[in-house]
Amino acid sequence: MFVSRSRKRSIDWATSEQKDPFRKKIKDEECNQEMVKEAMKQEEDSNLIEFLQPFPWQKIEAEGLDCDYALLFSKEEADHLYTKLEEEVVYLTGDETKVKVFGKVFNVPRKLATYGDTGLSYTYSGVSHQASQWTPTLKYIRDVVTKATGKTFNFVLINRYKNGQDQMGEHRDDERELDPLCPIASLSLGAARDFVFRHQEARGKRSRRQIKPVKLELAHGSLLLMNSPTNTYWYHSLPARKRVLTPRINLTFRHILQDGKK
DNA sequence: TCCTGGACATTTTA
DNA sequence: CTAAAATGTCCAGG
Repeated sequence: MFVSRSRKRSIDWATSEQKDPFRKKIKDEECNQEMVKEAMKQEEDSNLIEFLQPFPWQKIEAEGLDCDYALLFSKEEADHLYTKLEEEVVYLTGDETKVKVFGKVFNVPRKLATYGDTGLSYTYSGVSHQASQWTPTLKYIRDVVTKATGKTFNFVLINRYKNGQDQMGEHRDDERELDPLCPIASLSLGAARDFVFRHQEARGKRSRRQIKPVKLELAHGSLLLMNSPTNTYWYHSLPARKRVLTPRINLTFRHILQDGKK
């Protein structure tokens, strides 16, 4: 079990914009892009220093795999964010929730939503999703993730697993529109779930190599950073866990390249 | 033993 | 060549 305490952070966040200087700074972004770029850079630097010492990251490494894991939110904060997201997030319905695998169309065994900057869309397994506008809570979480990582994100894919029967099959996030140098930041809220990485060359009966899977548990309020080149060599999945009876909401923050279309 | 769930490999095209 | 799905087989543990 991973023991750590997340940093103390004011919990009266969403209600009062003035109390959070970072949110104020984000508002300025809409006025002056140049100034904001500077401000963000300085923000990143100061936050890097601020978080370097007290923030307890756990490094997860294997051949071609590079991840960082930390408890980003305390139990109380995570509970609150979970509740807010249950109120705010609108999940896709109908054809938007279908996926094409081995030529057949299926409904995904979970609920999906996509939020991000205006005009962004994300495509995988034959289905494209337009990003909805950031909600206040998603914006807040995005900014905390930025503070903690020093990276910026313009998109978030939300997966909601209603219980341990909902799952995600093995795959890589190897879409062209993803910025390969920006890590994918995966925030977990709700039920803890196992998460499994398997090396591409260790899959299948005739696999050439025997590389052990990397398994971890994603806790309530935790953040997992999947750094380059993890997604080049490793598949990941969220396997079914029948004994899990409560929901998990997963937010994967990404950086999507506008013009990097296929 | 029986039952369940987990770890895989397989599938061959809305 | 790949595949964000479901399904079947095998096996360990209770």
